[in-house]
Amino acid sequence: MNGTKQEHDEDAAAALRQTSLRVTKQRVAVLDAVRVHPHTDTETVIRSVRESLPAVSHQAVYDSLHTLTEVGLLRCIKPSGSVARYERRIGDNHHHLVCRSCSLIVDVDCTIGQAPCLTPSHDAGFVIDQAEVTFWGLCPDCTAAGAQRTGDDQFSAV
Amino acid sequence: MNGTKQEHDEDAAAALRQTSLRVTKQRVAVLDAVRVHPHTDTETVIRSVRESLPAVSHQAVYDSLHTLTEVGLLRCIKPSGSVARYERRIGDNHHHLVCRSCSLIVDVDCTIGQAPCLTPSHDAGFVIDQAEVTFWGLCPDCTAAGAQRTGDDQFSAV
DNA sequence: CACTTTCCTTGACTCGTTCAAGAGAAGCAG
DNA sequence: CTGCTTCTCTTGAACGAGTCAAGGAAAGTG
Repeated sequence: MNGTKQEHDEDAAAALRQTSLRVTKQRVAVLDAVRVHPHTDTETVIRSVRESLPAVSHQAVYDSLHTLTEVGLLRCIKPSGSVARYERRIGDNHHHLVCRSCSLIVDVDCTIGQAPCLTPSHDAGFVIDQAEVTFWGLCPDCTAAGAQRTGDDQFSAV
Repeated sequence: MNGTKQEHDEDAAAALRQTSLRVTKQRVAVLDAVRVHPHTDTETVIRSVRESLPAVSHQAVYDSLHTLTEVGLLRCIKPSGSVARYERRIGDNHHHLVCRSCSLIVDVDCTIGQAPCLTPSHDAGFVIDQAEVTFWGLCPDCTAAGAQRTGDDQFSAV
């Protein structure tokens, strides 16, 4: 998780080659942006990428995020009331804590072993491939600030 | 869960009165629409409501869904890649099976007792009020049709 | 019935995201 | 290194779910 930017860029390039995607500076920068800002939204990725590549179009970032998600280099999460967010920590079935007030997202590992609640009581004939667990609440800062489901969360699930 | 439409309307009216919301025909119709079509989206609610009240504005439906969700008569769920959907089954901490192909949503009860994975391994200081579990997969129909994450799902979490 | 307060209608608008066409670069063969 | 093919990026317009705001209508109250 630590190393020079160049090392990370080489890792990113290698990961791209493994998926037979072309290695472009835009994609490397997107991977880097998500590494630096975990659970970041597209807007922030765009700003972050433009620090090193001022001319990237927003579309390139959208495309990259899509493609990288498709090949499994990124994971996309979209909690209710929040825009799409991306992370590079994939394949370990971890879950998320989401703050109802400020939308802060924090990783949590599974409560019970590797794949916790992956067995619903009945599967209704579904072929299930993933169980996604989201914990809703208030982050420490918002708790301290006395937040009460403020902002864009009045619409989230009970 | 069964009874005449009028009986349901009276139940809806009573529920509204208990929350000190005004009983309007729009709200009653919205509650009825969600009862008849569980896990329905706003679009469908609007169409459904207009069968009995042709002149309702989309805004009235949006407002009603908001308000009813806020007071706890409805629950709003927004799986990734899907628009907002509503249900009347609330307060029992059940979860959802979502089809990656056709977005069909089916209720599932908790695997383990009442509130299953409600304890993350560490809570990062969050005050957690809810654990939401979503099972992703393919519904029987889409499995039979050989669906492979088609449509608007190529963007969903891994 | 009259009055107050809440709710609905109308219509414009925002924002995240997507579409489409053409220019540009990555990778490969020679 | 060079040219070719194919994939990717830029540009700019468009879409759709959802929201905002102002005024008129209806629910509840006495």
